[in-house]
Amino acid sequence: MRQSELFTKTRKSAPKDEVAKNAQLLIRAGYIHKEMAGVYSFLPLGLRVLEKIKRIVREEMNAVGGQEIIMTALQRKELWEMTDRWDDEKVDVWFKSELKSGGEVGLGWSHEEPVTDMMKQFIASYRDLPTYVYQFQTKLRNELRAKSGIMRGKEFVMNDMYSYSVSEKAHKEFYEKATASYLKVFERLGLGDRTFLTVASGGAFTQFSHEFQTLSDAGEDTIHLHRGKKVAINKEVLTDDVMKQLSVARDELEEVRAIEVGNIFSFGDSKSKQLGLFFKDEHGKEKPVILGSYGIGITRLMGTIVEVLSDEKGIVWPTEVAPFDVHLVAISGGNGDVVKEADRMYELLRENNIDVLYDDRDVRAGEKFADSDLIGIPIRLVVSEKTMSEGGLERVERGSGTTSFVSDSEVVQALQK
RNA sequence: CGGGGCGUAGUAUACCGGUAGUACGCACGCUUCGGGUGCGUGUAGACCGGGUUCGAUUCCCGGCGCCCCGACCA
Repeated sequence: MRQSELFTKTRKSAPKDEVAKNAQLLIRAGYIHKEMAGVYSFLPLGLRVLEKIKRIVREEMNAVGGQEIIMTALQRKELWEMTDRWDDEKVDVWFKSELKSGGEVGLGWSHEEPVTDMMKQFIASYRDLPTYVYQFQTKLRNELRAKSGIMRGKEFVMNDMYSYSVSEKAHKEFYEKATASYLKVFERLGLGDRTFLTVASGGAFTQFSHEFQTLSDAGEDTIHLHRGKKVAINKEVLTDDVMKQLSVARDELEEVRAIEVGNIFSFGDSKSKQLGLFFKDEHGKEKPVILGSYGIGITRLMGTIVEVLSDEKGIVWPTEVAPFDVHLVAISGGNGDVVKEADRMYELLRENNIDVLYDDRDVRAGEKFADSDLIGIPIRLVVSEKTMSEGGLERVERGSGTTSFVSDSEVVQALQK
């Protein structure tokens, strides 16, 4: 799209009420707008990034057999009473409201209960299993203290998947597959080398759950890490027994801060029993379905990428999540030939299905470059009198700063999907 | 929920118990044109309520909002 038509604008200074790097940069570059503490709107650039992240997650969820749905944000009180999680004493992040017709509803902070209840309509036999469903949902959580920009809000987008399996053994197998697919997601998001499967508290259901922790000082969690063995343990479960089980010694572990970007959890049969989700096995015997849940914080990931990969000039998006493939920048100084050439390049890129943000604005070069660095699209193509006289384009990689001269056909070839 | 801090143009900030200043932005003109060009003109502001005072944006109280530390985060 033409940048002159993009309604958002960049800013030189960050708002004074944002301290977190992710929020400062995302607001300055025009990706998000703060609505209130812990609540952000996503603007055209931000929405593009969110959709890119969702696309990656969707592809990987589909690859392990997930089927996409969207549950409702409004939830029935009764379901949560059945699992004893309606009480504010038990779950302190509830937003609740009243129906005009009488009665209370909850605004979904999680969806295990409604999804599992819904599945009673569709799962009755071992032939109906396994079933894996997932969704991208806006979760509403009445956090007492929102913080860290888009990393911990009252309203955020999450991908959650639920697995329904016939036995613990079948569940374990899928759990492993889901783990692998999650690691692939983080790999594709450019966070692979700093994201670790981490052993964490299993709560009331199992001994452990697993988290995916991305190393960053901006994180809220402390984990103990053995880089060589790729073993990570959340501080909250670091005991001699746990270290023994994972065959690591305390003095081999490094204490680091990390952002929890995902988690996976086994519920066993407890929730199915509470909500009444049973199936008949091949002998006609009734058994509870084994449930697992898997979550990835989509908006939190966007913040994490900014925290981890940005530099002093601005954001540096990994290729797969960048809002555009290329940032075409025309440095015309009023020269009509340059504008014409840049326009031609814009059309050429679009014809070849390349997502391009075209800075056609009538502003000076310095401002364009500064904005381009801030916005952080992986490749910048510059058209100017200088490049025209040399018969090509200047290509700059945002991450490395590597500059080269290329022809239009080389550009198209390299970027074509 | 405990503790601390802060609310001044669209943004970032300054000063002040006596008619609120600067920069950026925005509008117009000139200038300039590969790293936020220079100049001029203009535009626009004290969170809300109460109190003290001759007079409150400034001091006090309350509310609301925002930020930070901690707690919490199946």
